Amino acid sequence: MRQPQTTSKDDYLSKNRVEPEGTIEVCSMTHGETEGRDGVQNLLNKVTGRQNLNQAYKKVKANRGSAGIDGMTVDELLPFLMRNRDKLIQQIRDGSYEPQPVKRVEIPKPDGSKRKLGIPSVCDRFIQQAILQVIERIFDPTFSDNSFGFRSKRSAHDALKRAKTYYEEGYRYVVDLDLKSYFDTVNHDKLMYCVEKRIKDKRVLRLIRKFLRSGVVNHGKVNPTEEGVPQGGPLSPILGNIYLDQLDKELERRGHQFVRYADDSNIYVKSRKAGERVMRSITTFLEKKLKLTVNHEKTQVGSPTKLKFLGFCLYTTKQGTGFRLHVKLKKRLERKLKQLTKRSRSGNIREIIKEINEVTIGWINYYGISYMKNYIRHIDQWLRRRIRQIIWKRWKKVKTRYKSLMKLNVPKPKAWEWANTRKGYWRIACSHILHRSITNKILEQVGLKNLTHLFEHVHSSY
DNA sequence: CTATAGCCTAC
RNA sequence: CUUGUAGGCUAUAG
Repeated sequence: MRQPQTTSKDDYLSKNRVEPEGTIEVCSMTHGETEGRDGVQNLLNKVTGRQNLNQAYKKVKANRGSAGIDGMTVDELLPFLMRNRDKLIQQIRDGSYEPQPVKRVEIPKPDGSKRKLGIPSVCDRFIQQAILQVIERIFDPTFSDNSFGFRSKRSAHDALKRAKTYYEEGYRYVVDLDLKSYFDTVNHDKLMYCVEKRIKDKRVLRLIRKFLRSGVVNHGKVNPTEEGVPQGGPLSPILGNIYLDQLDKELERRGHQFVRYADDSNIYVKSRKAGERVMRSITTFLEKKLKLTVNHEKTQVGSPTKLKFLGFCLYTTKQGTGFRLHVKLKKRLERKLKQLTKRSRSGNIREIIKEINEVTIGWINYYGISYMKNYIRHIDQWLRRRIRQIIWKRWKKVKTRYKSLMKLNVPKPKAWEWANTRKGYWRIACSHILHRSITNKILEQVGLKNLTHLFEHVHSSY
């Protein structure tokens, strides 16, 4: 409710404005380096430094996210900051700043359940981002080399490759730890204790804690948040990593081989028996020491060829170890392409193809790590049939069909015969004649990406 | 290197 | 009254 008290202040500070363009002046105060007691105590100066705030603003703006509880959009952030920048900074510095509660939004997950988001106001996202940029440089370098989620220059593919390496080294069993709604159950005090070990500036610590307990608005009702970090704030991912870094450090201390991606932790061991022992002791560690809720039904030890991690299972052939993806993910792609190629959809063919390419390129870029040449070829053919079907439907009238077929060098009598056919769209789409006239080559010329080529290109780099 | 747009993954 | 954050990839413009 209490907001960076707006109003009243006039707008003569155009030279002080937070503005992306224009020359970038270097932040004049405590400028890196001094990691003595001075540096750590003045962390807040770095947070509110000009350069840092500019960068934070750009990031929030670039994300183009929606408004929080106060209704302020990212486009309104710059005018707001121009008017209230000094006041805002002062409130942050003297500790009187109060974040607004987050907005509760529920989005569906692929498995049908809901994900509860907590969306901070645009202004709060801006401040959280500014804090993030500063504390990230402190925490990230000391995070485990086996932690991959939410970290720069580390991708899901890197995590998968690490898992594969363990498997190839003979760790043929995996302990898959499943935490029940991890982000919602993090204990504030225990989390802040981890943060305090590295951040000594009390004002920054209090600010982070205020964000943690800023409350959540559900149906106009404000509820307090005594535990959990809200999913939706810029700080949430790093806070999640800071807390589970304790797990990483414990696993390292015990000499385990593991990979963690956000709250998804896999420990690789050489026997089922070892796996069961590790599962018991780490479960105890998570519950007793970290006060997290372990999902006992889903936590299990098994073969990496059976348990999926980041969408994949491992599998072995004579050639070596590879990745295999779940059938459901293939079905998901097919559903998506199906709706993009519905006969009744709008847009011209080039637009449709552009949208298809966006999906297929993105999909193959991620899933191309797995070997699925035959599947890709199948999808390729199916997709081209779907597109031929749309084109045929759009020709619609006998005359257009005839003229179009003629233009594609179909002999006159044949063209006339097919233009008058009463077969269904799908039958026609599969037909020899359409395949001959609207060739793969023509579709490629219109811009349709050849998935087989795409796949071979992507896959060859693994 | 900066920016825009889209897709994918994870939460 | 409806979608947040982090990372990755691709395309485009400087």
